[in-house]
Parts: sequence; structure tokens; C-alpha cells
Amino acid sequence: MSVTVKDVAKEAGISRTTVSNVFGGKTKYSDETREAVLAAAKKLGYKPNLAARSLITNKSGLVGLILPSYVDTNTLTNSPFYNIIMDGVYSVLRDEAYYDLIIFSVPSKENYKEKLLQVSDWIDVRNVDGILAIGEYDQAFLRDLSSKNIPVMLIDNYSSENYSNFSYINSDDEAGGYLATQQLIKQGYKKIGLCSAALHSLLMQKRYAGYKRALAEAGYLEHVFAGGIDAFEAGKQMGEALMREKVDAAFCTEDMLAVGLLHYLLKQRVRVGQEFGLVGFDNISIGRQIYPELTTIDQNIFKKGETAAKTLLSIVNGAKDTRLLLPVALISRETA
Amino acid sequence: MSVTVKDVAKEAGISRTTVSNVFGGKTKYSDETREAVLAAAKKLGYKPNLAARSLITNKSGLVGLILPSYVDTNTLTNSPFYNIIMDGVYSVLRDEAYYDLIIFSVPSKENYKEKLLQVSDWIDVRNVDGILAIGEYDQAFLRDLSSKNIPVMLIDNYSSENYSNFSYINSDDEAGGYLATQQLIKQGYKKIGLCSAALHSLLMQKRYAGYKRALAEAGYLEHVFAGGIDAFEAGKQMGEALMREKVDAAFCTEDMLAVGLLHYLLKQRVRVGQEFGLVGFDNISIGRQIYPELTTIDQNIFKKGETAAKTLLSIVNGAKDTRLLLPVALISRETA
DNA sequence: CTGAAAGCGCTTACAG
DNA sequence: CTGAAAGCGCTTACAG
Repeated sequence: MSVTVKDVAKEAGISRTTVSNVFGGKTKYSDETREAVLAAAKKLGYKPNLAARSLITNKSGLVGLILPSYVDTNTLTNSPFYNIIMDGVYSVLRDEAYYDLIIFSVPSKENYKEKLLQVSDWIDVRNVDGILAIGEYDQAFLRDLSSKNIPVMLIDNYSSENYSNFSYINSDDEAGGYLATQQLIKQGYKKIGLCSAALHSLLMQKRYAGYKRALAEAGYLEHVFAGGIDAFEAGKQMGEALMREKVDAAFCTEDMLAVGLLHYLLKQRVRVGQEFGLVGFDNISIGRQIYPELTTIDQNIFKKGETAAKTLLSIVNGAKDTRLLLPVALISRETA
Repeated sequence: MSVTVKDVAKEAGISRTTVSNVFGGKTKYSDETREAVLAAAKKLGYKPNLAARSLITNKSGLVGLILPSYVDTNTLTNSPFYNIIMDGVYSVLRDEAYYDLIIFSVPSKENYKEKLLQVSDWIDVRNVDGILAIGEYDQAFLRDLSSKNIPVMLIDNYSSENYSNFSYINSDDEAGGYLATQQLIKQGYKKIGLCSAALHSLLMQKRYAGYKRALAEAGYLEHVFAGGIDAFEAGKQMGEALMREKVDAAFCTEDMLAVGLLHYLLKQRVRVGQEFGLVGFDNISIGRQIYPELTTIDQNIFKKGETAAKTLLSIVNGAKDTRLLLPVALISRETA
């Protein structure tokens, strides 16, 4: 029914071996031979069968992306961050390699361990060639991933243990926290709060550490507001506490939280950018779509996805594991 | 190296045929036999090889999602709509079927036709079992998809031609446009504009038609503002024209455009919700994260993705092609 | 239920 | 470069 190597070989009057090698990208053939193969393939409408190839090579051409989903099932909806990462990843897979991405998400907190086991199984069943994983996971799962003998690229994971086959990509979160807080200090704000939903995470701890460093330099006191699951809702709810404690500025460890806080402040008729200073972290697009526009720390998420994918593919193709740290920058807009 | 059916058969003291059938979900075996197979498989850590299975069954367990990308490469970043659809789709694939999704996106307008050919080829190479496609495509591409003999589910496509193997899912866009406009009329606004970036698309034409119907009933005149690529930027830019023409309300055919318009209006100190009425369309989350919160038409995008995926899988498994129309509802918030 | 056998479409040594 | 052959791991008739 479908056109196979055999058909192409017959059409071109050439051996199956040669056809296979030409499609496999082997270069040892003359231009004539290559063109004869390609012409015959085109004429017959031949397309290689990836399943058959995969059976031999034990490569699937698939990269797995592991997403945590803290809030309900709406992972992508709730976290613009993931979308941007994915855009970056897709841009690389599509243009450079023609790998495909498949998503493994961990849908609930309830059966967390069980779901992770399913993810682990599914990675094996699909025989993915490499893994991208965003965020933090428990050590048992990481150990399991490590044992699979495929390259794993961890994005925004500060795990300090040493696993084989792991690479890491992080932004300079500490520096970002420092820059954000310094901006508020420069603007003359005196009582600067730190707002974070998941402050317990190692990532947020880094941003927090930057805040501490900047405050210490200025000789100011810390005011920490933490808690909540959905970042936007957490921000909305923290507003009241901030007002009560007469804090006059806030560094939010993620933009969505800053957006929630801004929503509250605007409703209270607080003149944000003058009487109250606000800086976020991430530089997602909503920050410049709201009014007033959000001052924030840019971490170039798209590039992070791009770099993660590019690096992972190079490791799949033989490069060494690595650790990458991406720079951050202050984006000064209207809220501070 | 890896554990195969053969190993499991030996371990369980049972034929390869039986092992294969048990994993294939055949029910004709006694509980004893099934359990013996499963126990042996578990003991050895056996996991079926999908590539080998696929070679025989000619099913890949893969569903392809085709995304248009009008703006640069950042498809997912720029259109929250796609993310929500994908969340809906993933929720079905993950829980019900354990299919995987792979994305085909059409990255640029420049080499549009050429890119579509690549997508077409890639669909064949990956041997996907079904296709989800969002938005409008040229007829040549649709004809090509139709010829592949796999089920295709078109989301938000109003193509009137009859293709074999195609199913359709749409929201009641005309009714949405009507409801949105009616809401503005009810609030007492007299000069109601319609704002749309891609007004030429059949989808936007439907929403436009609803606007027309409501205006006609009220005996009001049309005021159409169209053009632009990026919806948010288009909204920002339309603000000036709206003010110049002293329009006192606007129905924006998508939320992102309404958000852009709102950004402009707030900057001009227009009291939106009082002196100016604004209604969007989509009900994406940014609408309730901005302040004032956006009145809009909800089209339950998550459910749309869910239904599209569920229906597609049922067709993959033998059901008939179908056409679905989902209801919409007005979400009354602060801007109108 | 069993078990031997064929075959899906490809890649990979291997001898020439 | 060629060409015959083996084999990846599975499913699917088929005769019992």
C-alpha cells in the first residue's frame, strides 16, 4: 500500500541500502546517486516510516517536556511562563532539527507520586530522546529520570544534588531580586515589602536573597508577605495586609502576583508609581498590557526555552552535560 | 537489552501471542492468565515498544495540532486562546486515552504555501492518527488534509466546502456579537463602534453579523474600525480614531483588542464603564486581571478544546464525522 | 487458550 | 558503491 524503500530502490535502479543511507543523511555518495534516489522518492511520493526507523535506531525523534501544574488542570492557561518557554522550544525543534515535542504534565497535587510514576512510564513507552523539565520535583523522581540514561535539561531547578545525565539552565534570580529592590530604593521608597506565593521554593529563595542583599546595603528592614497558590489571587489578597502595615512599595517575585496586587491597589485608588512602588519579575506580556505598565525584571523566557532546547539537542547528539546561567535586566516602566 | 514480549512470555510460562493480546486489551482471557502476564511484566519491568506496535497497526497514538501563527514565531505567547484550547485537549488525551499531542505550526506569512507543504509532509511522516486544526487555511491545504484519510477536526473554521473526513467545532459567534452589542445598547450607549483586527476572517464576520443585527433592531448606525495584526496593538491604535469620532462604546471582536483599547482609554483618563462602554469576546483570563475588569462574551475555550479532542478520538475509533456548535454567554463585569 | 510463523519498513554490518 | 541477509519488537492470522 504505502511506498517503501524497496519501491524507491527499484524505481531508481539502486540498492535499498543506498536509498536508506541517502535518507539517513550519509554523505559518502556522489551527487548523481543522491539525486537519482531523491528523484525516485519524489516521483513515488516516498516518505520514510519513522516507526520502522525508530525500531532499529532506538531513537524516537521525540523530546519530552515535563510541566508541573500547581493549579487545577489549566497549566498553560495559568502560567504564561510555560507558553513562552514552549514557543522558544518549538522555534528550535521546528527550524533546526525537526524533532517533535510531547508534553508530560503532572496534573494534581493529590496523587502526586503516582502521577510521577505514570509520567516516568510514559517517557519510557514513548522512548523520548531527551527531557526538558520545568521547575522543582522531588528527589525520588529526579533519581528516576537520571537512571533513564537520556539527557535531561532542568529549567529553573536549583537542586544541588549531583545526577548523571542532567544539565541545568537558570536565570540569575538573585541578581534579579537585587536589581528589583534596588530600583525601589532608588525611587525613594522606604518600607519595601517582598511578596511571594511559593516562597518555599528554591527559585523564589534566590529572588528573596537578592531582595535581602539590597535591603541590607541600604540598611532597611525586611517585610515579607508570603502564601497562596494562584499567584494573581495571592497578589490581590496581599494588598490589604500591605496597606495595613503601611508598606510603600513591593517587590513581587513574579509578574502575575504583581498584577493581582496592582488590581487591588487600583481599586483602592492608590496612585501606583507615585505613592506606591511596584516591581515584578519575569517580564511576561501582561505587564505592558495593563495600565499603568509594570516595572519588572526581564529574564528573556523565550531565549531560555530556545537555549534549553538547543543545548538539549546538542547533548542528545553527543555533547557534554552543562550548566547555564542567563542574565537578567531591569525593565523600567510606570509602576516604579 | 530491553525486556520484550518474549521475555514476559517465558517468565509467565505463556505464549507470546497471549502476552501481546493481554497488553493489547483483548478481553477473552481468564483473570488468572491476565494476572500472570501482568505479574511477569511487572517483575521484569516490561513496557511495550510503541514503535514496533505502530509498525504493525499503522496507528501512532499521536494527534497533530495545527496552529497558525500570525505574529512572528510567538504563537503561544501571543494568543492565550491557543493555550486554553491546548489545556482542554491535554486534559482529554491524558486522562481518557493516553494519546500524545504534537504541534505543527505555520511560522510565517512569507513562505506560507511552502510551510504548509512541510506540515503536510510531517503529518505523514509522524503518521498521526488524527488532526486538530485551529483557524482558517487555504482551500488547497484543506483539500490536502482531506486526502490523507485521517479524521480532521476543524476548530473555528467556517469553510463552507464539503471535505471528506472533516468535522467542525464552532462557537455561536453570531449570537455572541449580538449579545455583546445588545449589552451596550441596554446600558444606554448610542454610538457603538465595532473594533476588529482581522475583520476579513469568516469568524470575525460572524461576530460582526451579530453586531449588525443588534444595531438594526435598535435602529442605530454602524461604526466599523478594522485593521492591524497584533490585536493588543491594534486596540491601542484604534483608541484615537474612536475618540475622534466621538464613539461612546465599542464591541471588540476579541479580548486582547479590548485590552489594548482599554490601555489607551485609561491613559486618556476616560472613565471606562461610565462614559465609555466596552465589551470584548473570548473571556480569557486577562479580562478579569486588569482593572476595571472587562465585560465580555464567554465561549468556554477550555471546553471547546476538550470537546474537540474527545470528539476527534471517538472518530479515530470509528464514530462518524460531525459538526458542533457551542453556546456563548455574556459575562457582565465592569466595563459595560 | 497455544505456538510456530509471517511480516510491518526500516537500518546495519558484511563480503564483494 | 552493491546486494543479500539479519533483525529491531511487535501483532496477526492460522491450525490446533
